[in-house]
Amino acid sequence: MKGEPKPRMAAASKPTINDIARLAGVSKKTVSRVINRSGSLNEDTREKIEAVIRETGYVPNPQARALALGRNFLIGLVHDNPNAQMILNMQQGILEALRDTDFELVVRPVDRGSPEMLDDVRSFLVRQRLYGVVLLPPISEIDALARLCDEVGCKYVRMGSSVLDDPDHMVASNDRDAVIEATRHLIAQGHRRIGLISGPHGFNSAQVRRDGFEFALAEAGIKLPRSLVADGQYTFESGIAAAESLFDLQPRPTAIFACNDEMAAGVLYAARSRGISVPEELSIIGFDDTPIAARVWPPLTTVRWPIVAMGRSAALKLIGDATPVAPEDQEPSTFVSTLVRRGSVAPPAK
Amino acid sequence: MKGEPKPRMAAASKPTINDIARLAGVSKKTVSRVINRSGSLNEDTREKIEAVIRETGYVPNPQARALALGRNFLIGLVHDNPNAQMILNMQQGILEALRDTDFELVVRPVDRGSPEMLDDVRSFLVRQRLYGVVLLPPISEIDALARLCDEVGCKYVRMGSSVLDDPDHMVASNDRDAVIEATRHLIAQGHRRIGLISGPHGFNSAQVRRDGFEFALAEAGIKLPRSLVADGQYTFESGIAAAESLFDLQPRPTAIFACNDEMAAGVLYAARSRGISVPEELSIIGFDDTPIAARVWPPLTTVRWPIVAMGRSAALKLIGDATPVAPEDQEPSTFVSTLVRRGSVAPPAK
DNA sequence: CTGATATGGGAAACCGGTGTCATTTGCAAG
DNA sequence: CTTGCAAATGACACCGGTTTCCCATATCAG
Repeated sequence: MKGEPKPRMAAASKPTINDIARLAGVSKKTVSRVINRSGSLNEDTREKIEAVIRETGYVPNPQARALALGRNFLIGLVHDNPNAQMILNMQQGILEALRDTDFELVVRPVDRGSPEMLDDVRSFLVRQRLYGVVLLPPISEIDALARLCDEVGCKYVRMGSSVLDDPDHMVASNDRDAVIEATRHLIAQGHRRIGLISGPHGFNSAQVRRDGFEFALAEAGIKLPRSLVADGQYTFESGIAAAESLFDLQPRPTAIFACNDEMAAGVLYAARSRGISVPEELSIIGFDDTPIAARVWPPLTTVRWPIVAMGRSAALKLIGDATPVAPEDQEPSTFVSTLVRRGSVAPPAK
Repeated sequence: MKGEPKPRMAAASKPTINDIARLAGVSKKTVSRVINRSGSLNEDTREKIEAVIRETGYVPNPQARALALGRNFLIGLVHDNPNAQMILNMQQGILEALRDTDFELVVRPVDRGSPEMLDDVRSFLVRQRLYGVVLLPPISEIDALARLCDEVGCKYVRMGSSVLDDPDHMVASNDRDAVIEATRHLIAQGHRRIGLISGPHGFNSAQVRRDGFEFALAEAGIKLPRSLVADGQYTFESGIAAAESLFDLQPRPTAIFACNDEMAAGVLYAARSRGISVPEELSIIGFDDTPIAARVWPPLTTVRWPIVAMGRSAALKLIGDATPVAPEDQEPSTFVSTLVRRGSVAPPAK
């Protein structure tokens, strides 16, 4: 009874392509052909093999494939440390695209500013022979990174606030238009003295958002004195500091557009500690629609950009060659952001 | 001129172990020994080979290694969707531990509740032949997942609020003690009518936190009428709803302990929309110390648990066998949480 | 009926490492 | 002067796929 040569094998280790070949009575190459739908083969043979695969629950070994193919099925996500929700939404979008493919997502936070950052990324790409990487803002704006990817032969997609160059390597939201819409909203409410809390210098997103703001003001014939523009760093604390400086102005702005929600939350925080009521005495608009925007009081009017969809699109761009998509599923490179109206905007007091 | 067999090879493709062996005049096995610090070998030989490796910039192919070894160098992070900051901090902690090792982190969000969840995770583990996985709460509490890992021979570590069983597979914070401390803090301020917003039923963390709360109350001889306990779901919205129900009580509680910050933020939001001032008329304590706790007004007193350190510890537990650690670096299984006092607690009004 | 052309499928090399085992050498012990 | 043993290294099979090339058979034109 217990004499069978290898009865427990099935339960223990995973079947290999050789097992399948033996069970189906063919060579492993033929099994390979079935798996990869390559070459021509008899319908009966295919069905036979597919049946065996099904009943054994065979799954090809990704490592062996990667070795034989010379590339693997790993998509990297390289990011600095913007807000957590953004990164997670991006991960979600990418993973949605990767679902039911052979790809997996590998994450790699890096430290912009660190002199080893480029080497760090290079070794990440080279060592793992990544199939492709998604570069998140703000490091996606670093051209040296894109060149690095080209250099090591790794596909890449950059996420951003505007199409920098090659749309093949770029997925962007049109922040400028969204900011214009947001600013027009403030103007339509009657605001004229509107403060801006900008993003850090050198960031494309910061520049684009500021441009949109200034455009909308100019369009309405409103002058923007330099004093109404405060520098921010996209952080909560910098939002507080910038708000303080704007609050010191005489007269105070009746509305503030902060280039992201973190800073907008800082404005709200600063306003509360000064006893300035929002939105009665001060209207605020943020950008990003992070969870915090809906959780503070009053909830912040803000701009939402479709992060998940953009992540999905980025991933599809990367693996598009590997798993051809129908023309109607062609991934767009530019996404539109929308204004989310909540409770932090009202007409100015007087 | 163009007759050379393979002159451009050097610039193009990466060197393999064979190239190194040839250049150093040894066999590839010897090179392998240098890379893995295994076996005994002559000091001169080692230096020679190391020199060659250095100047060629050779990096071993992880896929080939994975294939030969039968396991790869990927650590999986499996999580449901608790708050983003927690997941990201956990990723950070894990990656700190993985830095300078051969391991990479692969993320996999899953959908608890979905009937395919287990199969989903199984195929994730099996296909990629993961070296190990970190299970985040709340799905870390699902025993079937742990059994699954055992079954497919994948190492795992569960993160949690208390040591469930085997400390080898568990990294936990001692939530109970922290909650007791937080509750005592409220009591010390003079609060007697303290409401609790619990976590969802069936969650160990929810149970543990509730236990701590009840213990501290009992310890102080304070009765806890059933009406002062509101069910929450760890979400902002459920916090609002639970707060509303507590606010309807006559008399109203003078303080509320919410089992996480999301719900605490909901309490604050609900209080503001009712015109209840915090902390004058209502004290609030949350749990987790997520960014939102410091960004609302007033900033929330809350309990901080060392997520990053726990993530690091979890990863080290997994790869401990692979990269032996010094005894003094032994990773603890239990971490202590601390009360972070901010502005949402004050003595009761009267 | 012969030779040309497709088509299905197999043998063996290969991808880049690691494991096992054998071999060579140096040196201390018998 | 063996013998014995450990250190240093190499030869070779193997991990589980893919690719190249080649053969067998079937089909078809002449």
